[in-house]
Amino acid sequence: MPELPEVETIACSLRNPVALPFKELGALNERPGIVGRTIASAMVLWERSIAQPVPADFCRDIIHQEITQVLRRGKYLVLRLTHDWLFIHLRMSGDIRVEPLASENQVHDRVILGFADGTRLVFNDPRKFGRLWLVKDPLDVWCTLGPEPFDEELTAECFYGMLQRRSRSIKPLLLDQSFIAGLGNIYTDEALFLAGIHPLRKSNTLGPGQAAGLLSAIRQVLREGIMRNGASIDWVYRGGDFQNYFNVYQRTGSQCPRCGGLIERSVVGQRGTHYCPVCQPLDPVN
DNA sequence: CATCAACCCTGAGAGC
DNA sequence: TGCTCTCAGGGTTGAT
Repeated sequence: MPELPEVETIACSLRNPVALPFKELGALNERPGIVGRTIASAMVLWERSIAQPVPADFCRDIIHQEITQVLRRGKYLVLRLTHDWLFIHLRMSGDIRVEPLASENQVHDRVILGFADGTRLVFNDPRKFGRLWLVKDPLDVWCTLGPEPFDEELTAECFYGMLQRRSRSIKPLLLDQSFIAGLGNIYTDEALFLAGIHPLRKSNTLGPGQAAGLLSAIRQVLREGIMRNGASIDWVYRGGDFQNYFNVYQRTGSQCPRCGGLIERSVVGQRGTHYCPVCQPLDPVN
C-alpha cells in the first residue's frame, strides 16, 4: 500500500530520467518520464475512480494539457498540467503504468490517459479505493494536509509543540494526514519501534527528547524506504524491497531485533499494529 | 476534540 | 479440489 516512500518512488520514475536520484533503477526503467507529454485522450473505465469533476468533464478538460511537472505531497502523486492540477491518490492498491498507446488493457485498469507521442499512462487499481482529482487550485486538495515530514521548518521543537497540543494515542495521530502527511501503517509502526514508543502512548505525555527522537525515527524509516524504492508488501506494488528490512511490521511472533523478545500484534485505531512490548513500554520506568 | 464504527473493494489465506 | 468465510488497508463520514 503506497505510503510516502512508494509514492515518491513512483513520482521519481515519472519525472524525466535526469531527476532520478538513485543509480539502481531496476523496474523504474519501465516507467519513463512523462514530463513534457501532452494528453490527447482520456478514458474512464471505472467512474468512481474520478473524484472530481464528473468523469465526462474530467475527460473533456484534461485533453490537450501538457504535463509540466511531477510532484508528491503526502501520499498524493501530483501532476502539474498546463492549466490544471491532476492529483492521484493510490490508496491501497493503486499503481501507475506508462506504456505504448496500443498496449492491451489489463484487468483492473481504471483510467487511461493517452499521450500525443504514442504512449499512455494507466491508472490500475484492483480494490477501487484510489481516486483522481482534476482541479484548478492545488490548495483544494492539499490544504487539509499536515506538514511534510522532511520539511525543514518542521523542527524538533515544532514537532514537540504539535504533540503537546493533542491528547491522542500516538499511532492514530501519526496516521492522521492532517497532523503529518505521508505516514501509513507500515512506516508508523516502524518509526514507533525505532523511537521506542508504545503505539497507545498519549501524544502530550511525550517529552521534548522523545519528540525529537520520534521525528528523527520517522525521517529515518522514510529515508530508508525511499532508498529501497519502497516496500512491496501488497501483491500490487512492485519494485521496492523495503519489506525485507522491517523490524516489526507483519513480524508478529518473530524476535525483536533489539531485545530478542517477541513482536506482538494488536489493533489500535482500527489498524493492525506491530510492536515490541519490551522496547516500547507504555509506562516507561525511568 | 477524541474515539469508534461503517463504508468502499478485492483477493489472499484459512477452514471445511 | 473447490467452496465459503474472514480480513487487511487509507481515508471519509457520521455518531457518540
